[in-house]
Amino acid sequence: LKHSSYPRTDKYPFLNPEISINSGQMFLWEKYNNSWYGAYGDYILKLSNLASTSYITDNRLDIKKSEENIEFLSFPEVKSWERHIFRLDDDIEKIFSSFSHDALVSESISKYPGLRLMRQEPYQCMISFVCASNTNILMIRRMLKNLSRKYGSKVIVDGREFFTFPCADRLNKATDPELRMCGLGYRSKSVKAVTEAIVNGNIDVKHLLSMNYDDAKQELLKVYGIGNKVADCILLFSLEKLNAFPIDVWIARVLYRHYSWLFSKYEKKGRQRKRTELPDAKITFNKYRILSKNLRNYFGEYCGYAQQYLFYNMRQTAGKKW
DNA sequence: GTACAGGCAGTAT
DNA sequence: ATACTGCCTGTA
Repeated sequence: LKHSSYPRTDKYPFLNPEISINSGQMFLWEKYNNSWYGAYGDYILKLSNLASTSYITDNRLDIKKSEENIEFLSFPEVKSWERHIFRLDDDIEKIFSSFSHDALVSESISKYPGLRLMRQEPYQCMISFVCASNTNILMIRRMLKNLSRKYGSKVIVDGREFFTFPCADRLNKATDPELRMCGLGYRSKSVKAVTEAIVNGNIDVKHLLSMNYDDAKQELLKVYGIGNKVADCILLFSLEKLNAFPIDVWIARVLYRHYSWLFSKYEKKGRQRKRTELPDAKITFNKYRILSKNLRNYFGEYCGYAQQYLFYNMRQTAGKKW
């Protein structure tokens, strides 16, 4: 394990790795002895020296100062991986200021300084969110860990066993019963469809990266097992589509409560409805399309970041455990 | 026992 | 276009 780099405080303002990792979509990261370890495709990444720092504070200067103690390591060695993984190349101040018209997101930004979107390895991201359908985080972690253990490569880091995320080729050779043995249940069919699409070239990451949000989404939706929500997660977390806004049942409730006017076709900010906990109905395919469009209009080109903050804030206030 | 969990596809109206 | 249904699996 080698040092990749040490962050320079002035260049990377407002990064809190721990909050970002805990934001709910980094399924394969684990904490041991004040270090975080995570699989990114073939790489095992490690963050350390978190013990001496305290991130939870309202004082931004304190946060900046604490970053000097973070160490970013990896196997194999990658230089400055934190810049890529934590999206430090984004103009975060510009992104924040693009939400200044929205009270709830602005409030969440100041409440959770250092929370960032994290880039995921595209192929790993696709498998992860296909497995995430209709289940909970614990189960998702279990499925992905089983897949990694069975089909990934073992790597010993700090005397502990880690597994890389298996490549599409290897996963595609697994039989349906084998995948089910990993706890995937009926999702095995979807995982197979994704690996098959990758292997035969129907899904091409480079191509998807070069497309705009709408076109890339259309491509993903062709694959069995990838619907609206899963597609948006893949687009936001791994395909550079910051205008993707994944809508699951939880975020839908928050939206219904605080942004109910965005549910209607004509996006008029009329009188707000009485506060209701649940949306009046499930988000159907077409409702998702309309709401999604309105969200992009309202929050703008970086609305995926707005989702991240709304989501994190929701989980915190709901007191959910990860 | 049985309801439910961070969706999706297939079918019927 | 929308409504309804089944689906693996584990936990409360």
